[in-house]
Amino acid sequence: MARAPSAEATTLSELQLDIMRVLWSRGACTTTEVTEALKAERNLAHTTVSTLLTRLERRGVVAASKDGRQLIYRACIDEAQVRRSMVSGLLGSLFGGDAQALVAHLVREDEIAADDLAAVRELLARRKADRQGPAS
Amino acid sequence: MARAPSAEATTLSELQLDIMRVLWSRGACTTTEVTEALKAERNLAHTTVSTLLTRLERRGVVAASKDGRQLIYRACIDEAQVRRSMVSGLLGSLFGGDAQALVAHLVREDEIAADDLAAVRELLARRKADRQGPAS
DNA sequence: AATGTTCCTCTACAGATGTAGTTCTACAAG
DNA sequence: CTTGTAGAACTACATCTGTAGAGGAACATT
Repeated sequence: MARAPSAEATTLSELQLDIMRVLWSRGACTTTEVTEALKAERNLAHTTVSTLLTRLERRGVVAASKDGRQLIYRACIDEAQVRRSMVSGLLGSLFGGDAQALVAHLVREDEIAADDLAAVRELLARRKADRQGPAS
Repeated sequence: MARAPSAEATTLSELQLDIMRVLWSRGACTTTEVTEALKAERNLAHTTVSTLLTRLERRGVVAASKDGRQLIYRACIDEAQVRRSMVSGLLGSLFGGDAQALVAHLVREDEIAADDLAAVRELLARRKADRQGPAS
């Protein structure tokens, strides 16, 4: 029965993320399905994927259930949660938790144009409005 | 003589960052100085710090030079470089390289207030102006 | 000179990760 | 019933990381 359900700091490696992305987009998969889905990017042995899934299960990141003698895996945490913990981890490590500094970094490093910040503001404002009152 | 000087993807763990921060703020240090500096946060054995520094040297992240029989370590990459690679790593992994999505995430997760984005824009604009023409 | 102190170097070990082979079992096909 | 096959479970191994003890060399102190 694995361990902690989720909540705590969940940091995933690139490969682990690739696997989670398959589960997130397909809902619940067998090892074979995950292996197939990753075939293009990563040509991993079936057993490799199996090992990875088992380890993720031990950590409580995914849950397994038996369907006959096959294991069906499903994600226990969603992408948003992973983003939350990983982004706030980076924020704490590299920017002392100062999100403004991170945004400033993005602009300074040309990851994003200063003008786009306005776009983001509008985007967020609109989405918020939608949620609060999808009036007219 | 270590390996690659820098440039490539440099991802550092929390502990490695703590060590680098000491080097960044003090310039060049002996193992003992680093150990001392970290005493408060992490009470590590002198040998532990030594091992870490040796490994960082092997990776080309820091360089060592002898002063008598003591080793003086100094950083080979600056904090900005580490931020660059680690932020862009996260950006690629979790947001498909879309920095706007990351900023949107920050706002949505209350890491930063939407209004602060304007502040960042101004900040950046001012800094840019300073650099281009510190006129009056 | 003898001894203690300091600091580098080597070795060690547990846990995580990437990667995969081997074994065993149960189901399907002949 | 025999045999192939698929998939789970276990084992294996290299590398990285966190952590540190043991050994050895050089310098200071008596």
